[in-house]
Amino acid sequence: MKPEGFPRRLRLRRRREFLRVQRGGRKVHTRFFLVFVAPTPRGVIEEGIGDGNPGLPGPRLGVTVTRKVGKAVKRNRIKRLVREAYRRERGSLPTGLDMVWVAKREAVETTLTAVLLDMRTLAERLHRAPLHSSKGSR
RNA sequence: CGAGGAGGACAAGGUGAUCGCGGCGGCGGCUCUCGAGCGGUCGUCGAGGAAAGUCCGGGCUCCACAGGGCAGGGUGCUGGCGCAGGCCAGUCAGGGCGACCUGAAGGAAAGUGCCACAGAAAGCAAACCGCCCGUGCUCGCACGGGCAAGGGUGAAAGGGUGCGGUAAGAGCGCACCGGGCUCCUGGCGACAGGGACCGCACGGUAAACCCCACCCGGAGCAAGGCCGAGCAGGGACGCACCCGGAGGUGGCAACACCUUCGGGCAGGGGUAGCCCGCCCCGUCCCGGGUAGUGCCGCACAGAGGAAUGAUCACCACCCGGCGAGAGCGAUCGACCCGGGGACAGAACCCGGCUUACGACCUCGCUCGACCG
RNA sequence: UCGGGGAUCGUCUAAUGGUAGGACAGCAGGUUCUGGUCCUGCUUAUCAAGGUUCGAAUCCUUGUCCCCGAG
Repeated sequence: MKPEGFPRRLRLRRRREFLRVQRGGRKVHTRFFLVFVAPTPRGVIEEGIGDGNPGLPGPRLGVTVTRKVGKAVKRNRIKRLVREAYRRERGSLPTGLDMVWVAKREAVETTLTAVLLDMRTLAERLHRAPLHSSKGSR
């Protein structure tokens, strides 16, 4: 797999998955985003990326930008920036997690470097205080 | 030179590098529930003039429907075109010094309603302060009559201005302007121009009800159709054996067979060493329909938490500063420094409208300033 | 994406086309030793821009924002 790619298996793609992470996950605030983190369900990890080997090469990512942040162009831009930052920093993020990045209203003014900074801070915090899979949901 | 007007054409500014995304096709790979899933690589394609708002309309799909009328909704100067509330050309009205722009612009003489406050009076004529004449007297008031010019109220008070006229006045008469009606001319028409007649009768409001003319079924791709595990539901089958009771048939009988009732035994797995006990489990068919982000609808971008992005370099462009230099002058403006890149993201497709917005080109278009 | 509804003081809510009213809140004063209750007074609004009308919160057009339904 490409070292900086973002394949389909690493994306949250259903409303159910988003809701599970947002309801049961830990909340981490950054300057422009509210990030929910929850452990990835076991079955998904066992399936892996579909090459027969279990395990995922990084956390799974979902991005939510609501209408209150802006119109379509601005919202698309924020999502692209988050995905770009994720691609760059995927190697340093802990695996076995699902993340949902919810943009705050101020995120309209964000830049790639700011999102990269948020991503690195988040990675550091997750490594320092890891999430136990047993208390991921409530 | 500045400020405008009209028309046209364009729209991530171009090139390169690196890291990425989505669809389709080719060739390898991995996985398993064998039909897909996931990755790799190569090729190819991948947002707009408004993709936006959803204001009109058409296609498409489902529902309803014999025909006609009423109700309801929409449109509303004229001519032409159109499926369309649109477009083109014109008329009239309004705005602008102007080039030009804007306009839901039918009917108030079919009927109804409303016109607050103020004012005497708000639609049919009337008279508060007044003006004039007459009579009376207590001499500035009362009564009778004439008038509607002046004052006052109001958004609006029954044509306007001027002259004549009169007791005072009044289209009472006249001139001009406005209006009505009729005729002629031009025009397909809205309408325009001209003439005769009428002293003027008919306030406003229809984006109030309404009248007239024309048009209109309802919903929407989350429409609609197809395939469909699992679970729940319904139906059929479930072997084989033993004992006893009742009935029937055959037989001399023992007995055999059939129907029915009661009882027993009956397979596999799990849990304890074993037993008891407890728990779970069959096959086939049926239609409805969920998951499957399934297939069709569905496209020379595309249906999925929804792809066309990020960074860097150079060039071009624009703005500001500086002002070498050019020119008689208004003015133009090299190098250098700093900054900038509009509005905005397809979601069934198409036509029109509206709104947002950048820079460009053309004009024998307009206005202004300055110079010669 | 499609369809529907709405916008009035800080909040909730009225207003046949004719002065934008009420309640709560806020402020000031009074009553009270103080606070509360109570009484009196005051401040504050028609989403924006055009149009129709003598006159618009109301009618019409365009735009902005919010809410609801449909997976």
